[in-house]
Amino acid sequence: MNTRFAVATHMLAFLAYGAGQPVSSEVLAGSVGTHPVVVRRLVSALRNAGLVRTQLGAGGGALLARPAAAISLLDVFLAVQEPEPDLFAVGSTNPSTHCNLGRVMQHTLEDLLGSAEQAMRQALAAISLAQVMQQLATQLPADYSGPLPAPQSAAFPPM
Amino acid sequence: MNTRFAVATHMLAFLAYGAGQPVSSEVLAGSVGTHPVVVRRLVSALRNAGLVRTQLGAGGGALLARPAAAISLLDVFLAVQEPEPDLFAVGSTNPSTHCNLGRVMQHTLEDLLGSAEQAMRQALAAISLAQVMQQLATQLPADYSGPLPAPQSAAFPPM
DNA sequence: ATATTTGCAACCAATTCAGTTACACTTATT
DNA sequence: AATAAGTGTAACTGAATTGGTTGCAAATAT
Repeated sequence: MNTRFAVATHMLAFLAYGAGQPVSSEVLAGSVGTHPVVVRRLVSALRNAGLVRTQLGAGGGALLARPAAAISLLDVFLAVQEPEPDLFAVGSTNPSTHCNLGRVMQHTLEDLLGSAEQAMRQALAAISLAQVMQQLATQLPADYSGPLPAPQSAAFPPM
Repeated sequence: MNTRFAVATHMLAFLAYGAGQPVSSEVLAGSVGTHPVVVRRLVSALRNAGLVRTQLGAGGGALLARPAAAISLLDVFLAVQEPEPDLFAVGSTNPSTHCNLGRVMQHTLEDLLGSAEQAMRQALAAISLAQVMQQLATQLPADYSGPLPAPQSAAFPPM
């Protein structure tokens, strides 16, 4: 998979700290290390999926649309996965399926690989953004404003 | 993921019928619907992984290196996955990791996503090539040389 | 009003990937 | 020994994807 998933998760984790304060795409881009427009593209996808809200105009930005505990990594994965949510590109193998075997094989592989993909999805579904935050807390150096689930006012120390 | 995995699996399934008879890259390419060189590239990867053997010279080709029951889809996946066996590209997100958060976030995501990837691998590991063949048999139209696990002599009806 | 900020379209450069050509090397067949 | 049938591999090509960038219209707080 591409970087979108990781970047989007990073962004959401950042938002989870803001807790109510809109965060601008510029600040987000600063934390994630990319261009603000890239952030807005991602935010757009996350908004379509109902994971974040955005506020227009001055002082605007993005906020979580629901509590971090109610956002799973599968939600993020699906939100950010552009065209086809299919992990294994079986379909493009044999477009014309000129021989019988080709067509049937495609179908069979879809079935079989579907189960593998399903396993991965379930694993992703089992991880919430809140858990990511918690895990983050254990990894963060001590000088990061306390035990971690920091007061929701202060945005992340940017750099 | 790309088409390599699906194509490689298709090829292996084909070889499983040949049962001892070397199959040329041209025939394989005909069944899979691609160019012989593409097939040889894939065969090369599968050979490096110890899944197939090849015979040079006239009458040469590829054969399974072990019984179909001893080849899992995870084997195929790993064999064909070129540079990094990592499903989620976490590393390329924030190369310089200019802020503390970036670095730690990367590490955390690697941990968390690693578990999801692991789940998918286990699911793939649980499916053998023999099972693929069996599943194929149930899907194949009746006019396909009998109940299916066909006599190992006759190659697949090409088209 | 003005400054800030999202939303979005359009474009660019880099990368990846399948397909293709070309050719050296190996081996079965005659 | 000669020939035909194959693999192995490097190199090139064209299409598609992707992240970054510019530009600008619309919204909104101050």
